[in-house]
Amino acid sequence: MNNLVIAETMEGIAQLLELKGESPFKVRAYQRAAQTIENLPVEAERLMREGKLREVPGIGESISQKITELLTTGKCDYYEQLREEFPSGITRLMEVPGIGPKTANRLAGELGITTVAELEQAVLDGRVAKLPRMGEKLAENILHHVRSLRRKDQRIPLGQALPVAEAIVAQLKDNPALRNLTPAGSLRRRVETIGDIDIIGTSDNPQNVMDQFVHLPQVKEVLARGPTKTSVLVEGGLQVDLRLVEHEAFGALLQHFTGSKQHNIDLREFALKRGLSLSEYGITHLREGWLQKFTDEEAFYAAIGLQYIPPELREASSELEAAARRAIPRLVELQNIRGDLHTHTDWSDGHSSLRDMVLAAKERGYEYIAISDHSVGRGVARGLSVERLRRQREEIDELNRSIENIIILQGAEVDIRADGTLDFPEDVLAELDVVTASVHSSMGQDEETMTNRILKAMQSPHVDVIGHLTCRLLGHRPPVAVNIETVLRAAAATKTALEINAQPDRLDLKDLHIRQARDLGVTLVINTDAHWVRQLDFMRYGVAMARRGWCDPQHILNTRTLADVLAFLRERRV
DNA sequence: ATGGCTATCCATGTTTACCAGCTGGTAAA
Repeated sequence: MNNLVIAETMEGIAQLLELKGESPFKVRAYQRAAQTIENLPVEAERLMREGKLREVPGIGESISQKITELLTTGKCDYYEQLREEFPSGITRLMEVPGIGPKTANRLAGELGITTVAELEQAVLDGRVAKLPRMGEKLAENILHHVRSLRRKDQRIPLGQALPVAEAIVAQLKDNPALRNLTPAGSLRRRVETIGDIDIIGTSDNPQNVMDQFVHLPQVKEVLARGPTKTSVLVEGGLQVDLRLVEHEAFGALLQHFTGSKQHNIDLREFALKRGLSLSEYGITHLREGWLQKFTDEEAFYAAIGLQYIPPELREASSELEAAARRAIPRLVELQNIRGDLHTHTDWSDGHSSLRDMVLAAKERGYEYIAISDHSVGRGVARGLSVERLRRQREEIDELNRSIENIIILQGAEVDIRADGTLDFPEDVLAELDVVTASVHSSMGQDEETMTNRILKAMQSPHVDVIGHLTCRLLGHRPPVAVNIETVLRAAAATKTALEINAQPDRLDLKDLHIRQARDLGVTLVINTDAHWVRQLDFMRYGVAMARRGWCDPQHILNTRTLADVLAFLRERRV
């Protein structure tokens, strides 16, 4: 059982305890445990075998027992019993923004509502607004959120799917019967959310590989089994398809199953005009009537007379035309990244120490890292007072003296308050090396108010970057209403950088907006917003989005040297 | 529930926004 499943169970327990009205500290203990496990650098299963579970901070006697039970029996009695105490589905109500445990309990108890559909009906009937201490405004709010949740993407975030696919590939790769093996489909194109995972490969003995595949420990159910295609469900309900073909056809097959569908349609049309018919088996030269096979994709595109198109660009958005002109950009790569300009520490709501974050950044080969803890108004995140901010500067100065080969910048993630003012005074912001300003509250504002709010923040000479512009959380919260183009134009004019937030549930800006920003000459910066040492590795997802937005290294601020980054920041502050 | 400690005990995250009803509860992440 992987850590994510354990974390979800702990989170489930926390929710039910909250509903039950248990001590908030007990609830927090389970929430903390859930977060810790999700961010553990090793499998909890291994820690259990080595008897080291209890050494993890936040995991004590009771929780370690429950984890052990989960790992050995696949179930947790305590959780099951808690679930029986409440109508099933009540925790789904709590997933609607604005509904917490108190409201969920009242809706269930006083109106008998246990599903989101029933909730919507009750709002429409006016039954919700009639409850004491509820009203029209709250009911309307609930309806709004219910409807946007229904529209929500049921797909899995890239950041969850990619590790699953990579783990499977890693486990199968040693099989001597295999020659190639790689994820294809939307995963290979690095689409922000994934439907199911397609892995394709070539083998001289497919039966043997399929046999190993269906017996992988994370496989929960075999849906279909054949020599060329096998489908399974893995932990977390994700479907994984494995296709195997003969080696000579790999290039065409990989191209075909990478998509996108529209890219392939366009490509086939393009090729037909040149007397070529494309298929997953290869390219048929229509005049001579022979099938050309390909062991790799580069040759496939070359045979059509096109420059190679990286998977991230295969979205039918002018890539064919660019490839024909040999004008595909040299896309930014992870190796181009020289630093991270948005990270948190345990000074605010991060979980790793400042020192550990710096050392981890150094391990990743970075030249610089900016520590950007929350500003004072972000109470839930233990935002820094001006006084604590200055004490943090002392620690940073000290670490800059004692740690070599990396420069630590002091930043802050300063709240853009509801009226567009900033949560630190300008003279305090002036002391910082880099300031990221973000919206964290009043996300329901109308488009004009929200746009003006952000424009106002950009007017400050000390705001260098706007963080996670739309505040979306994939599958949980829709983007705020904001006029993207207006913001992009203002960013270009004020030389404010826009963040590509690499947290897998944010990926904000999204690909289309990144490309728009790039075309308008906006400087972009890829940040992890890491709250744990390990989340520094989210950088790859941000890089993937930048690639999907057609960015080459020069569009991205943190591919530049420290001197150039500082020059950019100084220019902003004149 | 955890973890530190004068321990069969005690402390544990704080500020803002919103809304229903005019001061306080609820949620945020």
